[in-house]
Amino acid sequence: MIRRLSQARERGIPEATVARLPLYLRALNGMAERSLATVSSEDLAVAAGVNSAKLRKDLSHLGSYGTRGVGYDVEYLIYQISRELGLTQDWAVAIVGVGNLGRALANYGGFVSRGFRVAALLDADPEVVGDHIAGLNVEHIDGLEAVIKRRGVSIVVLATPAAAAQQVADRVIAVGVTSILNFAPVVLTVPEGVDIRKVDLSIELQILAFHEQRKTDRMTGGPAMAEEWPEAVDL
Amino acid sequence: MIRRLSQARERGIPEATVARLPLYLRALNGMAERSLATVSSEDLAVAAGVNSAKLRKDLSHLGSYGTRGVGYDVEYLIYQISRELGLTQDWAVAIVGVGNLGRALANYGGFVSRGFRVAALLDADPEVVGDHIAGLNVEHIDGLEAVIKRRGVSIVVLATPAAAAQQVADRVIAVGVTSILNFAPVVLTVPEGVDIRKVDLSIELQILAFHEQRKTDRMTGGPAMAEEWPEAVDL
DNA sequence: TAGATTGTTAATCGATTAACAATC
DNA sequence: TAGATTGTTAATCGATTAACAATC
Repeated sequence: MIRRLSQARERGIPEATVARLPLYLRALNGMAERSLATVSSEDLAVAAGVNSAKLRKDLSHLGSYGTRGVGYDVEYLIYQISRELGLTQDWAVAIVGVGNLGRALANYGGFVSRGFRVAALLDADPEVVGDHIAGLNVEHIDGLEAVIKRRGVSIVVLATPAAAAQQVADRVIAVGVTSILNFAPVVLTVPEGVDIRKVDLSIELQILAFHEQRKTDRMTGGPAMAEEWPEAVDL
Repeated sequence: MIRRLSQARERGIPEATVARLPLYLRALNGMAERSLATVSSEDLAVAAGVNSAKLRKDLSHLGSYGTRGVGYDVEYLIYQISRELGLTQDWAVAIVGVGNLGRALANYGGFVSRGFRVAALLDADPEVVGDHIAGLNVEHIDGLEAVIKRRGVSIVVLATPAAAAQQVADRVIAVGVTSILNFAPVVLTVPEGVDIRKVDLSIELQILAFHEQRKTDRMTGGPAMAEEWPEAVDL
């Protein structure tokens, strides 16, 4: 039994599964608030917006935490998923770039709620340095390395202009940061072993536009032939 | 030839490919700015951060737009990808919820740059209604349906509190909106045919934390055994 | 023609899903 | 025991990748 658990741990959890664990966690927290003691894979799957076979498969990568015929203990599963995600410890986060987006992130409640603590806000603009946002003092980017080391920052959020992002990334990586959440619309070049996650608002919109266009096409019977490129060019 | 192009079009483009087209587009725009006339799949792949076989496979779903031995014409490929994504037309976007995040989105330059136009900002808070943000007047949420119809809004961005998101979604769907970009940390329930994309800051952080923990574990030789759940429970 | 590079094939890999034996 | 529900199997599906024939 221990053997199987350890194997699952060692083999690693599929990326697709990792990306869904936070969804399950959120759904479970909602259930805990409503004082539900146990939940079936079917109910939890509906709450998280996935199919129940996938949910059970995902959870099976963590271990056998359910009871056949009964379901999953809500609190226990919350604990196991939290632990797997590393949320039972406290992560110090620095937000670099305190423009509109940086401010929004600093004030975002969901950050603090689950193991994350905004430990620093940094900006290059003297106009912004010294502002108080979400109970924090905005510091000058010159102190970036010192702040990261002194406060044990392990995750950096980049909310800088595109032009500054790579340079800031290089600096934080140089002092040992290996986890970056990038909001700047650039492809960052980083050494192996550094994890980058990217949130790109304009890309999300473009993907929506693609599907929206498809729907419109379908209603009007496809794109007009005049819009097609001349055949010779396609050849 | 036309046959093959049409088939590719009709069969649909894989979701994974659609999600990468905006990356290629951004890389190509950078090259156009630097006045590059043609680009090889290898160079474009590097700029977009993918492998070149994947890039060629992705582009092959759109048609045969390259020249063997030469590469791709930058401007021509920009045009083809833009058209495929539906960016050659203008999309009116409404942002609902003008808190920190809504403001950040309204001011986000990348929105406007590529075929998207913020056509309305709406909020429920009388304190916020009437504010001028990014050249727009914040309107009261009561006028939501009228604004959407009158201005031809086809994409709605939800930046409301979690508690309000479903209700706003229901209202915009009722007046025909089928594309929603959701920043609120809730799973929305929507009818078939409505496309939801979700951006969740806290989930991105949790995924980073998972990997960060793994790295730390590796350095310390795995999680301490004391942290494991008692064996009987695992059984 | 020789060199370069695409577009496609086919192998591989990973994710999803339905179905059901195990078992509470 | 009968009913419920997990955890796992195996089939299927879709995405990735290396390799290379086609062809500029």
